[in-house]
Amino acid sequence: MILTKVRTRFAPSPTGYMHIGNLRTALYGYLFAKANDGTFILRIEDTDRARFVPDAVDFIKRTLDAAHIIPDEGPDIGGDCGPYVQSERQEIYKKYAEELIEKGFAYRCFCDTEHPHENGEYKGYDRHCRDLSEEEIKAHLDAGDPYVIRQKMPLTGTTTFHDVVHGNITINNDELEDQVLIKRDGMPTYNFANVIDDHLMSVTHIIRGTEFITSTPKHVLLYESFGWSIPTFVHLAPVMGKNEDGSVSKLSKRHGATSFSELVDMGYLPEAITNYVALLGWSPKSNQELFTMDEMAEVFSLEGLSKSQAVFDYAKLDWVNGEYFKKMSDFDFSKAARPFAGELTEELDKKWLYACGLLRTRVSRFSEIPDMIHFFRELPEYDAELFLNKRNKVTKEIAAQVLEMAIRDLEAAPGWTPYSLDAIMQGVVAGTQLKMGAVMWPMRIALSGQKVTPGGVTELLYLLGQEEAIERLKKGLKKVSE
RNA sequence: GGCGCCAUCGUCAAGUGGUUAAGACACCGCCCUUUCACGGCGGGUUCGUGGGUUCAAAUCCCGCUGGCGUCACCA
Repeated sequence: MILTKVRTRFAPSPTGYMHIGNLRTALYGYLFAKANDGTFILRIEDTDRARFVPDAVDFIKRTLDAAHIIPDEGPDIGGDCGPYVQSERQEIYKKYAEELIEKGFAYRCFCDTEHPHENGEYKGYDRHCRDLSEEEIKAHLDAGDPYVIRQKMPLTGTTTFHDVVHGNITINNDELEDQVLIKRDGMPTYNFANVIDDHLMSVTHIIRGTEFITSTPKHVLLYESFGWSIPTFVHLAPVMGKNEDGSVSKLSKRHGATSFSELVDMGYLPEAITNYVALLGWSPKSNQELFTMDEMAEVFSLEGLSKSQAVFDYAKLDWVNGEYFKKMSDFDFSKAARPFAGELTEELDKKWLYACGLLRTRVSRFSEIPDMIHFFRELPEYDAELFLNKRNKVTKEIAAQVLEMAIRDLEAAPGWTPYSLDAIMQGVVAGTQLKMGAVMWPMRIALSGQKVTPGGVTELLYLLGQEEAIERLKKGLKKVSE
């Protein structure tokens, strides 16, 4: 048995951002390689000079890095199959295209850039130059006429290839156009360059989106023309977005974020994003859903890939992210959360680590934090009716009683720690003879102006600080006494 | 439009001829509770449709419908 080492590649074009679908493609390529002790290659497909975006390559690398998808070979990393940027491989493609011409599988086309149109409809290239005579070709060449190189497609028959997720796929050859291999500017087209590179880089498994299924027969024909072995194809179903009306369509801006970095900006953890994205279109054999990258690399297999499109679901991402928060230390959380928190009160800034202990389990993404802690900075306007609580049997009279006693005890507080504050509050409960809930409810309202807060009353007192806390309680007492 | 791919709860999905059709998220209800959260328990006409094949179909075949993709000197 011949053991060939698995080699996969991620081959993005440098457009300046990383679509979530692309990220997933990269992730699967990486995971599959790692799961098989293989090699993961990053290759930049920048053969379209018109679409050149400065710094895009750098951006791709930073994104992969942030997502912990680390290539073994690629630009700046090196490897035996470089260069890994297609624009630097121009001569290679040229050479192979010439080889194809010699073998009779390709030809020079001197036709105008403008497509021949019939009634305004483009009917495809008319193969005008497919059978030019030697003399005609020589004449054009001597005249220095620019040309492209086209693939000479079989006119009849069918081409079949095997896809790991879809099985055999067959297409009629007469569907195939004599596609351009080398453009007028000397650059190869995607359809040519990827075949040359995948072969030269010994890629064993081509993992890419379904949008390439229909062009795969052209690639297969190319492999056959060269006499090269055909790699294994793995075409991934797309990631969709949900529209307002319930329909789905390709994930785009109107669905929210479309790229990895936008998700990060929204306050999701890179690890959580990759974890969630991995589950969109792949399922492990077990019921496990939370995975570290290493765990995924261990269990990833192609059989788990699904054939049908998956809809990106923020609710589930929120859950995954929340689970990651729960596993984080308060310290790590506090550091990562700080940039999202906005301006803090002096007290809150000093006690940020403590506050994060409360926030960490109550938030599913960092960007929820500002709203959640806004009341620390500014007591919201609230209605005295808020003090009323049926379940805890809180009336305005009870609220006033509680607040009064709490203010008195808190003003006399010798210290201001969660521990001492808890003792004081227990004292208030005992002193008023009320149930815990009846005491805490009006306290929370007065301290925060809201029914829902991160943490309990003791925590709020502590985070507000003595001066501010007492001021708010007095304000509440006044309000409830009117 | 031609060609190709796809079709299991709202969403992600398991499932490969015989299952009470898993599990997760979300949702609803209840319990617990110092609100929220956490936790616990419980709930839901789910196999697009019409035909076959078979003793038996979510699973196999065909048509239909719907979604997606592709038909560039883009990738």
